[in-house]
Amino acid sequence: MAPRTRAEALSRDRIVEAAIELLDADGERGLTFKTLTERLATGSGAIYWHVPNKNALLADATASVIAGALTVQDTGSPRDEIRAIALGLFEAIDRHPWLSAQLAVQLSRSPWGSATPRIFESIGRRVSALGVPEATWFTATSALTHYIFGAAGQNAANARVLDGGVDRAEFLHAAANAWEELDSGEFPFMKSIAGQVREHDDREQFLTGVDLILTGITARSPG
Amino acid sequence: MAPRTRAEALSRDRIVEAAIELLDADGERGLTFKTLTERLATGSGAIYWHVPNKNALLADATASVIAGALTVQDTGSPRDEIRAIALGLFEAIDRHPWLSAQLAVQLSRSPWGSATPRIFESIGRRVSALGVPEATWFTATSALTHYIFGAAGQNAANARVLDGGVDRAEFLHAAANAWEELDSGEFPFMKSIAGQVREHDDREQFLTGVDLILTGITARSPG
DNA sequence: ACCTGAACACCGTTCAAGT
DNA sequence: ACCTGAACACCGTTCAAGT
Repeated sequence: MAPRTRAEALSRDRIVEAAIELLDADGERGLTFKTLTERLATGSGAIYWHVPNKNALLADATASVIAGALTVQDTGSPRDEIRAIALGLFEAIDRHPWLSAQLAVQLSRSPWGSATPRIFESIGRRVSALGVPEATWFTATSALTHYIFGAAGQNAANARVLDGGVDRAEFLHAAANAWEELDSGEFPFMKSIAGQVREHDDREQFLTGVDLILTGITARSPG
Repeated sequence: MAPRTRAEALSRDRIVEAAIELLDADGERGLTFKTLTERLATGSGAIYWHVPNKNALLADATASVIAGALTVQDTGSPRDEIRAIALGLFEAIDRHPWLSAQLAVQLSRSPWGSATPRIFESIGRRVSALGVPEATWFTATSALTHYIFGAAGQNAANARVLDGGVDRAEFLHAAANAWEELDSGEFPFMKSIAGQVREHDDREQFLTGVDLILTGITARSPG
């Protein structure tokens, strides 16, 4: 995390880029005006000349990463494209775990701010191409979008634990064992699925969920 | 927001209760040690005697509200009970909009902390009673859980805008109009669903989504 | 127009001192 | 055992002054 020389002039883009690097390295607490000015070799006032405040910077960082994840090849199969977008977002959140909390916070601040409509648009366009009734488009797109963020967030949270040098198989075993030892009166379900957790593949499991929702969407009027 | 007289002794429960009231009134920025000590007519050190830090306090507040929302009557129909739990969580987030961001933040801090397993257990138990293959339980429960939080969060975010004295019908009209005026090259889908948004009922729309996922879950092996 | 960096208000946490 | 409140370290934001 060595501070860079200030070769080029400061710009909104360079600031956002530096912010993303700091967020990736240390999560949300890694991004402060102190760490940011050190990395950019400048003063806090210089940042404020290009960016109105920290929330706007976080919003920009989020939008920048999401935009990168939403670009998908046209394959002619809306179902495949939805799976590709879902996997792209899943991997973006995997690489930038701070994204999932940020998306939630930003949603609560401005419901239809920059990130949400783009994601809705990208997925919704393919949903509408599935050939299901128009009345179901909004609900279907919501279900897919929320599942993607929720599942990806859960996965990113798990992945963080593994960052601490913990071995993956070891972690899953430990989690499964812990679940199996839960009180059977209070947590019978958690106990029963402990075995499944032990050796599942995150991406495969995630895509199975996407398929489950796609099945629900097309169950009554196949496209 | 008048400070209370300190009639009874301080306790973790009273502190959590006060925290929830402050969060409900002004969101996350409404809860600081200053507002909390004022309301409880005490000093910051007194709080720290009962609670280790602010994060733990937020976790307790979240767990307390979630626990209240998860109690559901046994009806004998797992499908109905899942709908009831979903609606209960939806309404809890509606009443306490800070919940959705909190759940995301806490998930990223400790993946299987107090709130998540209880919700998983409560929904998962009913999913397993649907009569679908055991291999699908975990994915199905994930899909439901994530949809519930995502949709409820979106709704709570919308509701906040309405708190500013804005009329609901007016807001939906404004949103729909804004979407209809989006660039048709960039946002054709958002434009196409603008009409649906204008007069939908939030709860009904939400439950339709739950049904969609339940359909996906049971599509291949009906229970 | 763009940048510096000291100053300000605010916040979570600690701790020596009290009862 | 439980509480007080001053002190500390840190953080986002502002702004007069510089180039």
